[in-house]
Amino acid sequence: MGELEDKPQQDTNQIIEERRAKLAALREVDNAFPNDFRRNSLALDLHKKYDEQSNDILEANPITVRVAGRMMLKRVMGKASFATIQDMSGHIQLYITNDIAGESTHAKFKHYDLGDILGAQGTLFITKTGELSVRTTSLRLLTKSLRPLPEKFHGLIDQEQKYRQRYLDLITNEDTRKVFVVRSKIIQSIRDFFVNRGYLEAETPMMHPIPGGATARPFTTHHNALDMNLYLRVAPELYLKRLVIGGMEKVFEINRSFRNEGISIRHNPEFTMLEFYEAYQDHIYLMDLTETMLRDIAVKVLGTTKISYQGHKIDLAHPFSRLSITQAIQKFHPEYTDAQLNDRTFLISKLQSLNIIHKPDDGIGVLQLSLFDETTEHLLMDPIFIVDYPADVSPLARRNDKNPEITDRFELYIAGREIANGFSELNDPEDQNTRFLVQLLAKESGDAEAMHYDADYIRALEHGLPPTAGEGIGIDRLVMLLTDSPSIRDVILFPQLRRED
RNA sequence: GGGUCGGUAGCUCAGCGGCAGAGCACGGGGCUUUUAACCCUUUGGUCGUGGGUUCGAGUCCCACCCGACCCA
Repeated sequence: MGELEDKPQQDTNQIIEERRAKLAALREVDNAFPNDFRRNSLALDLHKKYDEQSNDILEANPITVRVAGRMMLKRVMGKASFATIQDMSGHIQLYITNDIAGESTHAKFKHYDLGDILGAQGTLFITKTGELSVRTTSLRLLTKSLRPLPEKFHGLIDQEQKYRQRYLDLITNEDTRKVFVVRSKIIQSIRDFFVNRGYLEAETPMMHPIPGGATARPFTTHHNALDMNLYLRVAPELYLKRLVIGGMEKVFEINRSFRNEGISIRHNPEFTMLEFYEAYQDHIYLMDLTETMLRDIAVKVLGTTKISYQGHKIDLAHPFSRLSITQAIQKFHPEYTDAQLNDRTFLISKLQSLNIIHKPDDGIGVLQLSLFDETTEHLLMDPIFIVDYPADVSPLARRNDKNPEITDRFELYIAGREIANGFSELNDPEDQNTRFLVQLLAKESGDAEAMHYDADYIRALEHGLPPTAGEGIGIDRLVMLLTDSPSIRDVILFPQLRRED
């Protein structure tokens, strides 16, 4: 044992040893990893087509199929066996006998292990218990699995292992497979929604020389050849608006952004966001479009607008309400009067009593927003647009024509969570310049999330951004909502975890 | 960052001061329409890590690591 100590430890146990021996024996007689088997059927398609057929018809007109998949269940009964294999569509049962497949094939099969990848050819029939099965004429081991599958009845339970070894979770848990199928369909239906409306899909840089587009801490990295520090993007916003300036008047992007902040049930350091921009539209149009889009997605993906999230029933078909920050607070906390919510002194003392940090120069709107975040946000179950965000916290949004202290901006809340954030874009380069300078001051006084000054973006704005509406939607949170998943980690295939060691 | 719960065989879990256990999976045997097949049988362990208490520690104490949830 001593001489092996400085080599990487081969992870072994008795089961793996036995399977390695089986693999070694396979290598002796043949190519142990063949790639010449071609299937012609998926399990689900066969079930759809033939489950209702009578066995007499199937036996009278034999249908030959070739199927492949991972063996999930195995039942050996002497001279005949059943095996359940799983492919990307579902399960199909194989029936293997000495009579039909042959003694040698059946004998080999008996040594195949759960988890092995098999390819089978045979004819369809229905067993006396009513299950569509393949009466196997030939059977091959396509890939030997050296490691045992998780327990066949419970599947993989351990949360940590589900996240670290997602492939095992996907192999053994139908629910997990469903979540990621739905996720794929949601993203596809979003793409269709925008493409059908004449939008172009764009891919803008994820490595930014100047991070921007959101108030958030970025990850930093370094380009060796350029000897340049770069930031992983916190949002694609500023690049997408450059594209609108360039004439892509309807543009969207679905991809990853990165924020260097804590990990929680609703935050992963990398997350998927949809952003879309349309010239000659405003935030009111965006709210209407968002309602339409969410209904459209729900119907296409789930077949209904009625969803249930962690016990809350939500019907996306109902019109989404639209309230200002203070109106929303008062809806759930009628004890607050208009006068109180517009009284700095009252708000500050209230926030202090709630242990909420505020800065001495926070404007009234920011104080109202802090109170909203603390007391009301988590209660917004039915879809609701919160409107009239203070300009102080909206450095990229257009000021409202009647009240320059607020912006033409909204956030959409569903099930107590922010799902979307949209606004009429600030296209006045001089105002944008001023807003960046304010962010700079905040950064200098220690706000790590404050934005950088982006001179290149100002130069782009000076060429003229048409009046534009733009919005971001958190795809992970939307998937959580539509799959009734309690944690963002349940809708991200490989969520960020600490090093295992 | 604080709190609660968890980490025991490949997997799912018991055991909570006195010989390290079960089911599944794996190996051997039986069984030609099974359904988590069944019956008989053999293996398989650094009890997360490191200290401590004790005649004796998965078990009690302390610290740390990893994860889940709640709070900030």
